[in-house]
Amino acid sequence: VTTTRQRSYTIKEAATLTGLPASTLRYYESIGVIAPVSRGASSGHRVYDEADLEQLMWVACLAATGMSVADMRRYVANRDLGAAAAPDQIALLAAQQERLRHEAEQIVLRQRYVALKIDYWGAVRDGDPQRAEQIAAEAATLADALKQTPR
Amino acid sequence: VTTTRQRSYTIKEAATLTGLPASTLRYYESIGVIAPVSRGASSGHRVYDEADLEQLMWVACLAATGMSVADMRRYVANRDLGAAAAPDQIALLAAQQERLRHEAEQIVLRQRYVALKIDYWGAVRDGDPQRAEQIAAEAATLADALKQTPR
DNA sequence: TTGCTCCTCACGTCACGTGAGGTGGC
DNA sequence: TTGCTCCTCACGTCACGTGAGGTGGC
Repeated sequence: VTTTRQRSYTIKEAATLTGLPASTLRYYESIGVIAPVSRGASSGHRVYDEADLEQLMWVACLAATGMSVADMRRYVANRDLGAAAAPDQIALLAAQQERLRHEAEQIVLRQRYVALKIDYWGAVRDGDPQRAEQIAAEAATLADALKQTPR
Repeated sequence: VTTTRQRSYTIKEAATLTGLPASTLRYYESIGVIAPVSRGASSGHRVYDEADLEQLMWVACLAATGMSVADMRRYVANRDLGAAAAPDQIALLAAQQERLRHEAEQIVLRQRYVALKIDYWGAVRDGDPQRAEQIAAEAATLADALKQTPR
């Protein structure tokens, strides 16, 4: 009989694997974003299993897009409801995807804006005020496109 | 003789144009991220000119990529140094571009991750545990790529 | 006068970060 | 015993947000 290998991790390992600092892992647990992690019998140290890690990866992904901890809590709470929660989860994920799409769009605009600013300072450095002026005008036009809801 | 049209804006107009709330505009001014804005003679209300607006657009762009206010202050302080500051500004902008490039990369990964999660819950909803399992494995692989420094 | 926007100042908040002081395992 | 990581709890911090209370212009 082959037993399923159940790797477990310390909080430091979980931190490096998820990219979140250990203090944040404790914080998320304390406010109920993730379920309480099991503890070492005598040490009281947190012991993370694969399922914990997967959940944390997911939470890290949500957090990275600026979602509030209150919303993250809602998301994670649905996880244990199984197939019944599927439509709800899909709706939440679709909303998340829309947020990501919008963020990606904004980043493209900002990249163009920064590129123009680099050109601008290049012209200033080269003592070409006419070109600088022209680029500044272009940048102003682009700035109009950027004046949408950030963050 | 044609006088240059110098449009001016109230704080509310500046807020809608930059996408930043009025409270944030006051905050940035109070901590020196932007220069003190001139005031109406008798009212004491802030009066923003085109130059202020352009500076604010730039600051909003920096802030949107998660730059600290301390760093933004540094960036803006260089602005009035003219051509001498050009190499410095270009270096700062290049660093900003690198941050944006990294952010864009992360967002693409997160979009793929969320797409997989949607597929997963679709499989759960359709009662196809085998497919769900397969997708979960794929997601785990992708999660590895996500475990870099977020934010 | 009545709304309207704006003002300052102080305190609140959100999402953590940072010690202080203490404990378990090689 | 000596480091090492971990623990909790409390307080700090960063970037604002939110009133309270007040004032100027149509």
